[in-house]
Amino acid sequence: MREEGTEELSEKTVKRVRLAPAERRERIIDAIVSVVSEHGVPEATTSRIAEAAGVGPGTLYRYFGSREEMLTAALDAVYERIMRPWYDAGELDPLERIREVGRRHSRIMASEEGGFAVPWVQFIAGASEVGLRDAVAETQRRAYRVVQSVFEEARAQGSIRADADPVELTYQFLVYAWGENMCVLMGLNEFLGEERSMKVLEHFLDQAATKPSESGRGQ
Amino acid sequence: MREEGTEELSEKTVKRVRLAPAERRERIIDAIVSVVSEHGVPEATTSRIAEAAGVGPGTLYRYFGSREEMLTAALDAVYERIMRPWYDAGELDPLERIREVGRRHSRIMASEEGGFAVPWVQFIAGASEVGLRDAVAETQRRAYRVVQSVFEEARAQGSIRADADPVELTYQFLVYAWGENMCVLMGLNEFLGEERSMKVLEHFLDQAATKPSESGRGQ
Amino acid sequence: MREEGTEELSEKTVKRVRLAPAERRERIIDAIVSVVSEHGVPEATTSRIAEAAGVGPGTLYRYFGSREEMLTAALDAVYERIMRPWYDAGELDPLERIREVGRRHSRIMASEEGGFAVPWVQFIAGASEVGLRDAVAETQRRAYRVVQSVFEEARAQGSIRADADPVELTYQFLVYAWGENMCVLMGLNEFLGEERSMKVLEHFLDQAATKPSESGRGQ
Amino acid sequence: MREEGTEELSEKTVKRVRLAPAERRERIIDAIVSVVSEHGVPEATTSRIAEAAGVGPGTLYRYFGSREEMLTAALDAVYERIMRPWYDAGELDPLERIREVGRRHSRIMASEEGGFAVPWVQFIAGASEVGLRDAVAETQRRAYRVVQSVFEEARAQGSIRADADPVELTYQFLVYAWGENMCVLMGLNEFLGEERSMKVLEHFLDQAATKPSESGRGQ
DNA sequence: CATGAATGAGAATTCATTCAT
DNA sequence: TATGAATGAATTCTCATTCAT
Repeated sequence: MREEGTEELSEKTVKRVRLAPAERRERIIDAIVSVVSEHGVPEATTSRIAEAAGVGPGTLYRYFGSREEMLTAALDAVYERIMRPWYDAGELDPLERIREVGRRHSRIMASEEGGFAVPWVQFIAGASEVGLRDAVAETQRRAYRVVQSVFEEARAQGSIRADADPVELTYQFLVYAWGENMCVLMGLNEFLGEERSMKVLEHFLDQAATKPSESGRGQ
Repeated sequence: MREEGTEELSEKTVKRVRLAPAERRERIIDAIVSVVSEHGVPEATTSRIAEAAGVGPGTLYRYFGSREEMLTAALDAVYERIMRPWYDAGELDPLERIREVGRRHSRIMASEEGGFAVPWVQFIAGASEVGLRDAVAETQRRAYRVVQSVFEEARAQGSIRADADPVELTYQFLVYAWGENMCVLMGLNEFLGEERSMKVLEHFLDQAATKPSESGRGQ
Repeated sequence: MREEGTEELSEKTVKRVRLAPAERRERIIDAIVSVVSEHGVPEATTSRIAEAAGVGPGTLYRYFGSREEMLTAALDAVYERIMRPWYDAGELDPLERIREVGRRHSRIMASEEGGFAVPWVQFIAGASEVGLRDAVAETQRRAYRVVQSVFEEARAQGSIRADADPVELTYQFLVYAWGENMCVLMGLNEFLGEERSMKVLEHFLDQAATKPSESGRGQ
Repeated sequence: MREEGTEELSEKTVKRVRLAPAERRERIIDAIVSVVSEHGVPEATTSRIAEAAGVGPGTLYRYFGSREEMLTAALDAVYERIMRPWYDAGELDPLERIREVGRRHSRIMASEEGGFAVPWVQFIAGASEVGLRDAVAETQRRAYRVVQSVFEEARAQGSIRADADPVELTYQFLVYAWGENMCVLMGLNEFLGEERSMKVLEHFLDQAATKPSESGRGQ
């Protein structure tokens, strides 16, 4: 990858392009994500990032104060993308929305090079670096809050039982998602996909739902 | 942390403590585990390990051929400790044994600095180094096999339903355990313990069990 | 040696001298040669080289992939210089050219710190490192081929007897040159110079020449 | 080489043997020579030496003050052996003795694993370590003196011409021998043996001899 | 603004030497 | 006396960061 022949050209090309700061930052973040995807966090060196972004190593420091900042910014971008389904599926009934998001998650994780799933897992797994670690945890907490609010909405609307505990359900949802992450991480592909992992989620949801799944397994 | 003079004053006072090789090795492994716990795998540098073990950097290489070997040895020790409950609980009915192991896992994970839980998670999450990563995956596969065999035994004995799928149950057990790992890793302590995480496991087991839990939640 | 402040005061005074890559590379090679001269190959450590080049240790690795590459590059530079006489003397009659080269070799070796003679010998004698050793041997073979081709030319032109064996003469030339190398290496300066070592070569050449030496000893 | 199975036994055996200091020293020196032969000077580590000698690393320091001393002692032993032919051939006519020694040298160098030739060359080539280097040079000077005295004797006896210069002849002899050393060192085996290298010596001697070679090359 | 040459602290590893046993 | 466990300075190499251009 990144062979010279083509690179030398494109690099020269890129060099000339004077981008608006915000857009250049965007591009660098994309580069970070792709480097993290390919190599993992600890191997996401600044020079790899610079090369992938088509800029000099010094340039990175015009947009970020440190490597940690770069990674944190990339993590945010990944979080953004990973959580988008929760908002995109906004018009559905809350419980159905959760089911839909889960299905998407399973599908994304099962698919080879599943968009932002890989860097997502890389961040979760590779964040032993202090600081990044906290950022990842914060990310999970944010996700947690989003999920919990949807469960609460679902209970309010009556699509899950009144005695179901949204916190418990949220934890269960996370457990389901983490399970898929771990499988991706360790290459246990046999568990991924709707047949196995997705079942876990439906398990949890069916137990709390007031009526059985409409579209999911069930049939 | 691990400043001199606080606990093992003999270490810094006495120069050149001569130990039986086996014991020194043991101590170094303990040191590795504690460094991994505190700093994660990538930050478990040989000099940190040496300092924690109270030996010179060269000494490590009398006992291990490389840093990777050190980490692998520590991983083995941790695996050993983490999986011990499966063997200690040997005399119980298989399903009950799974419950018991689960309870212990939850308890261990919940306890602050719960023995080997932290390094266990650090190894799972932080093993970006090739070789160590494979060792970790192998460890998971080994664990997987142990769990599955117990589920199969349980089905043979009739304590879980004949139509329950041991593979599915095994995955569910792992998902439960990974959930706790993630919480430990990210400091989401609010989910740990019998009240929340343990419930997930009992969820799964109750569904497959032919009779309700004897000792677990239930009452 | 190479203390700061003595000759190139600018080096220590000015921090971060920025050079064109080619020139910096050149300077580093010079530094390697001088370190090898002074300390021999095994003692030509990267930190000594860095210090001699007036750069940080990391800088070396911007120009060379490894210490071995540094040494190989330096060896090439030395070879280049050592063999230059063969090409500079190109217009002479072949046999006379050989005599001329020999005289230059003797002169170079005899002169205190005779340019590239000392590092040349250091490389030949001190290349215990695999890879470098092969590079040195290749160097000798290359030199051998150059010398042999000139002897063949000389025979074709009739300046050495038709029954003289170019291979034998080449070996004899090498033996002559190695003799000087050994003397330099071991500080046996009493043998160096035209009086003694050079005589050896003329011995060999006179025996094969069709007419006596024009300029050399003879008189 | 040095596999455990057998070694463990022999080691235990050797351990018990309490040798007279002088003899143990002797054995260690043998071990050094064999390690140098096999691995070269820079790779002749103290632990390799200790292992080869069947003693603990600490023991070496009861007999030698430092690694350098060990190597120097071994070099002396090798010198001793290499120069023995000069004395063994004592009854012959001096010039014939030189021829005989030369022949032996050529034969030894040409033969695979030629007794003490290999460590000899290893010392000459590998002695970039300061101190050892001087020792090697001294060795060459000693050899030089021995050779020169024989040439002087030969001149006194009239077997070489009165106007021949013993110093010159000595240098020529050394050049001949070094040539063979270099060939061994660089694996240029094609030059070794009586056909090529030995001819060089006979060249020199014939020129100084009052009568042609008796036994040597024939013509 | 952007660059990329230069940096230097720190990583893993080796090995001659010491010293408690 | 002999041992071998322990040492720590030194080695090669990496990489986040800086700063002259």
